[in-house]
Amino acid sequence: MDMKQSLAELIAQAIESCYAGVPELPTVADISGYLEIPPEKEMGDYAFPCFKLSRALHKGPPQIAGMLATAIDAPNLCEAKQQGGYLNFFLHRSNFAQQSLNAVLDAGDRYGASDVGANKTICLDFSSINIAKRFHIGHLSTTMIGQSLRRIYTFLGYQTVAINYLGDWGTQFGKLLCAYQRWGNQAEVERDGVEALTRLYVRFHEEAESDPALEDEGRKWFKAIEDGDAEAVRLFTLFKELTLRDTQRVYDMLGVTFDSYNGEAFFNDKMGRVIDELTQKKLLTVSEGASIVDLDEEHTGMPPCLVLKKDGATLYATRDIAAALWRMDEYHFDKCLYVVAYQQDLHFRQWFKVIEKMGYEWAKDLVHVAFGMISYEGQSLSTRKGHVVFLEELLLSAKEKALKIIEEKSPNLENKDEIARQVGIGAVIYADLQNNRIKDIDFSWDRALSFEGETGPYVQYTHARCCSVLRRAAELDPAEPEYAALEDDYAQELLRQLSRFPAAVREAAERYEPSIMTRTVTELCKAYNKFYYENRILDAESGVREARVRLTTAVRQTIKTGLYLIGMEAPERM
RNA sequence: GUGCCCGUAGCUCAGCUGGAUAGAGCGUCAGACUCCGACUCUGAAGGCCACAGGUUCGAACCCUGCCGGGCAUACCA
Repeated sequence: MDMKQSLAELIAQAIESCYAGVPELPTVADISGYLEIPPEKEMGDYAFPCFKLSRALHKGPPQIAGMLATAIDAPNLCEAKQQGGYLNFFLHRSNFAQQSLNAVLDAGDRYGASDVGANKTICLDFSSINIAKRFHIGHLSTTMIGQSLRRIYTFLGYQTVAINYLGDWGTQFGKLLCAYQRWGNQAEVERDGVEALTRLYVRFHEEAESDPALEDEGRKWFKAIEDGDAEAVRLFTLFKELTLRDTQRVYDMLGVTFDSYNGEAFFNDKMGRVIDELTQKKLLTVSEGASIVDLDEEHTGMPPCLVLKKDGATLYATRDIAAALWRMDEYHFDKCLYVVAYQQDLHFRQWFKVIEKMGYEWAKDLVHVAFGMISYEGQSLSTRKGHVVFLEELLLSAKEKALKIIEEKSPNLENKDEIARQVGIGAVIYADLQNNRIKDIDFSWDRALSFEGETGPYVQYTHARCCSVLRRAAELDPAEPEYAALEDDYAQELLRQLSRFPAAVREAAERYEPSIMTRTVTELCKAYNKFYYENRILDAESGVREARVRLTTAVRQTIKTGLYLIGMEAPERM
């Protein structure tokens, strides 16, 4: 049931009957687009601004609203009133309650889902960790935004491909091998994993300052990897496995999974095609010794895209282009999203343009889903300087804090450890996805571990509260619901929040913006807590109770779905 | 210099793509548990929506300019 659609049809009929024959009347779709939700309850549930019709009808908006108000007669759906230039709709409260509740309860955990994405594929390139680097808070946003978008698109019926485009190629790995040969040993790296690799890498840079010859040695080792030297490849493969092993612990805590780990190394032998095609399409020119694609012919203001270095080596744009071509062949994606920080905006605009110039119309389906920078105490993160917060450390702290609160407030809870994990990590995820992704974040322990106000635990608490009510309700005799019991303002506001949920999912997908889900779920929880405070549920008269229980069931279900879509778990007790 | 992004309450941020008196959380102050989970709820104080023009019946939102900040700007990724 789509309320906007129903109202729009009603309005269209009214316009037709009042102003038959007038040219340029709006269509039902236009009207549906104009409909808005008024800022105050006194103004009704929906509003149609008649200013839009003023010109076509040559009448004042209040006059039009008045005419339409008298022409509309649908007592079971709503009452229409003229207020200023607005035509305001007051929904028939108990019918609205019944319809909106049924919509949720009939759909169950599919409420808000859809099949608009059927037979369409979306590739999501996110998280994209670097080999030999520990997972830190700078990787959280790409990972959780990607994960959330993946769930949202899947929920809307799309086929999704989650790709962890590993940073597993480049001269830095030659340096690492060099450092390992000089100062490392297998037992140490196997024991300490990425930690040990990082130490080696840091030491390399320290020593290289006084011994520049190391740089050459590093390059030599990288060449060895490139040439397939057995020992170099063995070591590099080992480092890669160690990194993935360590990182997997974090992914497991966050509940994140991938369909592909094809990273830079995977595409290393697939770049000839890019060069061949660019040459054949006469897009490649040589400038200052490097091979470039000029992008300023159409005055885009963009600097050229470098495809080959002076020495003939490929660059990261080359690799990204190769990867995009390969993914199109492999997955036939309808969209390919790159969840990468906004620093790389120019880079993406450049190589997207190259794809376009190559004649691929699907260049328009490549989307850079940019997000803000994360800093720590006002400074940029730096593993090398030790100015960094590791994700594992953060998640474990969050869990610990949750456990402490649980011990205090719910000492008899079963599975305290598991619940603490869900709550602590939920708090971190929620905080990460709370605001528009483009916002910069200055990480603070206080904020990341805050459990008060609009936070993850607040939403999870509301869910647990619903579950608690429903557990008790299950012991009582069922009854026929009396929807008239849901006519109060608190229940109506709650129903409105529920009815908006499906549109919120669609909008989150359209705007690649998980925070829309976070906020929608939060508003739903606020509305439920107010409703709960104002209305008795279990000890109400049976018909009333049943209606309120059904409402609680719908809320519980929708919170759970919403949390799932932002990558959070919904414990039933906490 | 040029390009992209961001300026909304003391702090962190929403604002449904142009609508009615600009909202929330934190913090501050004042309240509500003999009652279904107080990790909850209620109220108060707090605003030249950076600034100036323009378009419009109507602008925090669109256009132009300007100020402040971030990022990027050829052989790292």
